[in-house]
Amino acid sequence: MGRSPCCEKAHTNKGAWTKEEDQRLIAYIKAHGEGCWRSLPKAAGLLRCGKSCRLRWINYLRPDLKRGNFTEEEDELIIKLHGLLGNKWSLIAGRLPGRTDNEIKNYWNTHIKRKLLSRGLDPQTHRPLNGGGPFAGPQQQEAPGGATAAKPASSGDEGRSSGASLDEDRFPDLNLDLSISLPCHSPKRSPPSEPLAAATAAAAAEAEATTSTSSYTQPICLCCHLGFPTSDTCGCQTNTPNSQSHVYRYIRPFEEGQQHLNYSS
DNA sequence: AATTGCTCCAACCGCCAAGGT
DNA sequence: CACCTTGGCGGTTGGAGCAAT
Repeated sequence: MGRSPCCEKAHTNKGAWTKEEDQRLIAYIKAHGEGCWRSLPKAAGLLRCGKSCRLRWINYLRPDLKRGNFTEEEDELIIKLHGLLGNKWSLIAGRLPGRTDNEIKNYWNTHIKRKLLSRGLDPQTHRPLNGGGPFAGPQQQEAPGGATAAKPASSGDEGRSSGASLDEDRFPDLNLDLSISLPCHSPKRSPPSEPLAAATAAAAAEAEATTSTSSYTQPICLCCHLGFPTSDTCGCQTNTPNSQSHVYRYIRPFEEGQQHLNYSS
């Protein structure tokens, strides 16, 4: 017996979303919250697959999305996190407030890959393309490593934790203390002067946590970790301290409205 | 101005894991 | 314990828009 289709495909729209569809989806989620994606399209009066609704919401309609170009710091953070996590876009996105995994994946494929290649680095292994030494280039910050073995970065998390000590040796600016603890309660390990180190360390801990059975998490403000505690994207002031729905998710009040929506009409 | 080639990104597809029964 | 449903993820693709010719 095969898998049942995620939805009835015979009577669903595909392709670009229209403004009306977006409004229906927004209105429904605003009223009922994110819930059962399978039943949402019918309930919301949308001729769409539940998956499609989810994707549209997460990647485009969510009010907490940050639009616009990636900053240089975001670039470097993505590179470091990719070296640490591989193609775990969702984990990487969890470290970049307001960015989605899809957005980061696209950005990686269109910009950062090229950037690394121009630096003479293999985008997957973060090692020199010329097959030089075991260290990835003259600038340590540009070679976060984690791929000491020539394995596909997308091959999963195995070996990540064991590679951490190597990372630490190779990249002293990275704080890779992987002990399972609460990064937000370790301010001395993540001083504002080292936002990237803090974020990557927290990412390493989270990557570790994803492969372990650790279930206790607490909210952490990425903006503070990134060194932007006073920026308008800092959510730690607005989030309820007890909110644990998404530990690392950047949240902005829904009522702030939608911005930069594109429609194919 | 028209055509061609390229870039970028929204959206789709298939697979997997978690949770429920 | 096996099966099923559902949500989530990463890889891939199609097409709109832009640049070059």
